Order: sequence, then C-alpha cells, then structure tokens
Amino acid sequence: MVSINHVAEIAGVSNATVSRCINDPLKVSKRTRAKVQSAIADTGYTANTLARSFRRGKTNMIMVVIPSVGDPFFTLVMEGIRAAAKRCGYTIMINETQLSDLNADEIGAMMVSRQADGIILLASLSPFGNAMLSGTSNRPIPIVIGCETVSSDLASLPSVHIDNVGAAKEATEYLISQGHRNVSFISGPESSLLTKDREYGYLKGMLASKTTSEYVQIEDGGMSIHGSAKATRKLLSQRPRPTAIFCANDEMAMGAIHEIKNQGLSVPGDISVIGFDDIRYAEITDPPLTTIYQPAEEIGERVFYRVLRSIEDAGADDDMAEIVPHKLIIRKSVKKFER
Amino acid sequence: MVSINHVAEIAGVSNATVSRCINDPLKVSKRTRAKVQSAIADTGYTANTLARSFRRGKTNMIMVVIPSVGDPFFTLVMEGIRAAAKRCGYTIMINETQLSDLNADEIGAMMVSRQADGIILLASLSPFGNAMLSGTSNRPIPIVIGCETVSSDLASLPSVHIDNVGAAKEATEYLISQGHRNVSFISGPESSLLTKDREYGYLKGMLASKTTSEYVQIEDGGMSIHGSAKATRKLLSQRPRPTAIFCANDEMAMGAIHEIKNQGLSVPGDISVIGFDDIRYAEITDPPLTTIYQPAEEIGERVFYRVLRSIEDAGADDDMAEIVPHKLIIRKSVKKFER
DNA sequence: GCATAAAATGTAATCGTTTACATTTGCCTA
DNA sequence: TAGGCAAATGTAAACGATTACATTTTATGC
Repeated sequence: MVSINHVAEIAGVSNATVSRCINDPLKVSKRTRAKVQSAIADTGYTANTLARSFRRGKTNMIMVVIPSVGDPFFTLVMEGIRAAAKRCGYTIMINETQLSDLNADEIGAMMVSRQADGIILLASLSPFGNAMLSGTSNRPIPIVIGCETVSSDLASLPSVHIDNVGAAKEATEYLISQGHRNVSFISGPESSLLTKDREYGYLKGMLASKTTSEYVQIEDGGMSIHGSAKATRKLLSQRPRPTAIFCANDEMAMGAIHEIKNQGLSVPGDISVIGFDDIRYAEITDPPLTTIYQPAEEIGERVFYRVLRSIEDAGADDDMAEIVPHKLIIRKSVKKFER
Repeated sequence: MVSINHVAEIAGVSNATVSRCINDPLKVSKRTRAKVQSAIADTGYTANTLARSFRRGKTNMIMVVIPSVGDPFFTLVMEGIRAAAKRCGYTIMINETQLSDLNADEIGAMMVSRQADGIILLASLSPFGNAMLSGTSNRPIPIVIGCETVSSDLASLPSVHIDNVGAAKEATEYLISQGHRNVSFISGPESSLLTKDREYGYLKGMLASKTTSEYVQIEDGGMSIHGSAKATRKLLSQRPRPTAIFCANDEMAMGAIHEIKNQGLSVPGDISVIGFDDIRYAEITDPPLTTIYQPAEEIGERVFYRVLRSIEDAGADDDMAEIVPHKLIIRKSVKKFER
C-alpha cells in the first residue's frame, strides 16, 4: 500500500508538505503543489483513513441506532440524516437494535471507543441503565434522540420529535368527531416509549368524556403486520364491537385493514381505521389510509445538525427537546358513524 | 481518555502485558491477569478502536452498498447479512447509493482507504468504469455481489443471487398457462441489471410462441409505486388492453394494483398481476399478491460468508456465481383468463 | 543590496496499539 | 544446586498520518 512517505519521496519533498498539500493546499507553493499532485496521481495514493482518524481523534462517522431499518418511516428519517450527513462530509453507520440492556452496553462501549463522533438514537431509552448517558457533562461523544421521547427517570437528552401525545389525542378526537364512541387502540410493545406516548394521547382523547371513556380498549400489536392482525382479531371478537380502530403506526394499520377485510367486514363501511406516520404505502392501501403525517426527513435532518453542532462545539451540548409539527391526513379509511 | 499505558502503570506492568491480557489472556499468568483486570475495571478502560484498527490494518467492518435501504426486500437481505456479521464480530456500514459514476469512485476510494475490510454490493455494476474492480488480483479488499448480476463486460466478480432470467420466465409461463396472451411487463430503470434480467426472462417466455409474442409490451415503472402507477395507466389505455401485468418487483406490483382499482377495474377479475420478491406486504395486498419468492436472508448470509472467506484467506478469492433457488408463490392476484 | 517579515518547507514528536525480539522468572530434572 | 527449557514479562519499533516548532527560502521596502 502506498503511504504518504512514498509520495513525499517521489515528489522530492517531506511528508509534512504532502500532508499540507492535501489538507491545506494554500499553505504550499504552486510549484510544489504541482509536483506533489502529480506524484499522487502517479502512485494512486489515497490517505489511509484509519491512520488519519486515529491521529485526528475524529472519524467523521455518525452512528445511528434504529429499532428496525425495514420500517418505511425510519427509512425516511434516515434519508434526511443521510442527506445532511453527505452535505457535511460525514458517513453514517447503522446499528439496528431492539434496545435491550446488552445493546445499551454496546452503545456505551461505542461511545468510549470513539469509533463514531456522535450518536443518533431513533429508539427508546427506557431500559437504559448506563450511567454514561445520564450526566450531560461527562458524555464522551454527543448523543441526540430522534422521534422518540426520553424517559423521565433519566437526565434529559437533546431530542427532536413531534408531539406524540398531542397528535394521538388529535387522531382520537377526529374519530370521536366523526361520531365514533367505541374506539380501540392497537399499541406497540412495552419497550417503545414513543408508542406509549401515543397510547397516552389516545387515553386522553377517550377519557375526556363519559360517553367514550367506557369504551377504552388497548391491544398490543407488536409493531408488526401479523401482531396487529392478531390484535384486530381479538378486538373484533368483542361485543360490542369497536366501530373504529386507531393503530400506533401505519404498518399495523395495514395489518388491521387486512384482517378486517378477511373477516368479511369492510373498511370504512363497518370499521374505520386510522394510522400513524404516513408512510409511502398509506396512500395506496385499500382504502387509502387516514393517518398522522410526521415530517420524517426534516426530523432526520434536524437531528443530524443537532449532533453536528455538539461535535463541533462541545459546549453547545444542550438538553432541549425540539418539537416539529405533525398533521392529520384525511383519506378514506374513516367514515362518519351513524347508529 | 484513559489509554493502555495508564492501565499498565496502575497495574504495575508494561503496556505489552496489558495488551496481551486483552487479546490473548492465556499468555499471561493468573496473578498478573487479575492485577490488570482490576486496573481495567478501576479506570474504566476501553481499547481505542481507531488505534487498534490502524495498527492491525483491519477494521472488522463490512460496507454494504445498497440502492435503497427502504426497499423491504433489501431490508431482508440486510437482515441476513447483519445476523451473520454479528455472529462473526463484524459491524456493517451501509452506503445507500444509486450507482452513479461518482459513487463508483467513492467505492474505489473506500476500497483503497481501507475503512472497511470488505464490500458487499447489492447493486448493479453496469456503469462501473473503475478499473479497480476488473482484475481479481490487485483488488485491495474483497468485494462480493448480492442479488444482482454482473455485466459481462467486466471481469466477473463473485456473487450470489437467484436465476432472475429463469424465475421471470417461469412467472411469465405461469400467466400463459392460465390462459393469458396479452401480458405486459413493468420494468425497472435501465441502470438496474437485475431488472433487465427479469425483463429478459419475460421476453423469453413471451417469444416462445407466436400467440404471445405479438403482445410483448414493456413500460418503465422506475422501481417506485408512483412510477409503476403511471406505467400502468399507460398500459391500460392501450387497445387491446393487457389481461395480465408482470411487475419487476412487488412494490411496483402494489402500485399497479392500486392504479388498476383506481380505474374501476378489478384484480384479478379484469387484470391479473404478478410481482417479484415476496416482500412482507405481498400477502396483505388486496388481493394477496402472486409473486416470486427469493430466500432473501439466506442470500444475505451467504454473501457475507463469501466476503468473510476472502478476507480471512486472500487466496480464496474466487469468481463463481452462487445460484440460490427461487419459488413461485401463488396467491390470489392471478385468475384464469377465459375469452 | 540589506534588513526584515512573511511564506514555504523540513524535522521530529505524537496519537494508542500491537508485536518481534530480548530478557527475566519459574520450574523441573539430574 | 546447577543447568536447561518454557513461560512470563519487558523493551522498543513499528503502523501512517498530523502538527508544533525550527529552519530555510522568498518577497518587500527602503
């Protein structure tokens, strides 16, 4: 492998000059620059990133921890992160991880081993016992949370997300405004705080009035199509049967719609369905899905710039939550309920 | 940051001993090992991965180049890669990239900068002018292709994928066996060789008989829901109208189904649709999608072990294509055609 | 043409590990 | 107890870049 020293030798200069030529070309005269550049071209030299990162103590990598890369919503967030990262000369590493304790340790290790300059967490923090994260001051590398909320028993971390509680309440209220009283909720797993927030929003909406509060019912859909189909089956077997189902994300809504149709019922004729996230499939489900839109790419972008700022100016480490707007998208999966 | 030298000092041994303690504990006596371990615990030392990788000249990272992380099929392949990588102590970096020339250069740079120990390409290689890849011998790090085929004008690279031509021919023949003659094909973009292979399989199937060959028709669906919907619109406006549409992947099939219904037609009543990949949504489309199944996770796993072998034994670099089996999954989106 | 400042270049230390080689220690046998 | 061998440890040189500091060259003003 050709090193900077080879190049220096061929160009007839010192390695320091070659280094400057690459990193700060204005510091070297035109004549030597030309010599060095042709030597680089001749040898096909490329800087050894490992050596460079090691010496500089900086990798220009951001690690993003994500519960499921396959989720079309996170894909969009990633898109925003990636675009911003590219603009700023950063590479991103993806660490797919259902946040278990084991992985919490892994993240801690990653932080101190400094393989990345910063961490973006698109995942919950609830079971996260690692002390590394609690204090803002002694965190070796910055960490920012996207989409998710932070559990209150931890010192808060910087984050950017929508108002999940508010949005879910809004969706619930929309169903109620359409005449629905018997509204069920399909939730995600316990470990997903985000989902719990949406559940809380649903509860807030339902408990606001006596007429709806008696119908509160929640089933775990496990964040998957099949889990949701199963939850839906259970819901549909209840009497009185719900007239509307609110799912904690669109993927589960797709599972719910599938199951409802499977039972020979119609959406929204018999049962209305509402989702969350507005993934790209939401507009081509049958019927097109009413859901909550989140500015996924914008979240990604903001979250990236947030870490970036902390990386570049360690003092800038703040603990603020940045709230971005959401929007109820009305399509065809909800129908006015008349008894 | 606490380095190995601090630990050595505290434990009262040399840094070499500490290093051995970590990497080859059997080489150091029980007594010293205990001393060192407690020193590590006291200081909270973690090895600096950068320094280690630099010195060892090995990162234990694999970079995977992927056209679209959002594609549910690639997600599955990634799943296989990730699982195998984890078992073997490797981290994976994802580089999402529509293979343009620019990115080809990036990949070349990556190869020589040795930031990764190997590369997995889940993308086409057609516009890939970089000489780096043509010779098997002077490739700085191993590279293996997954899912895709390799353009014939390049020296072949190791790869693992299904027989795309054969599978597509099979799907086409299935439609024909169901009485369809007027079968159209919705293809991916020019740049995707994989898609071209499927197109070729479609052609082979159609051109086998006079009765079908006159109906050959191909529209570009751009690998997206919207592109496919547009292509479908065009196809449906033709007279005579196709009675079946074969889409180069499931996502496009979803777009096609959506558009067909939009026009007031039914699937499979008026038009049969067949997809490719068997993504997780295929069984919950309405109607459930008939498609070609690929063992996505297995492909991912195999592809990983293939690079791994090349990494561990540079001589093992072979150029063989590994073909894994596919399977036609019959659901409800294709109906016998009777005129 | 000289003094001086500024620009360009070179020298060498450094980052934290690993590891070849040298040295010491411990153990066993005769 | 000496001799010899193996095991354990230490010493110091890498790895390839960056960079503070020292030195040389060039440019400027008079």
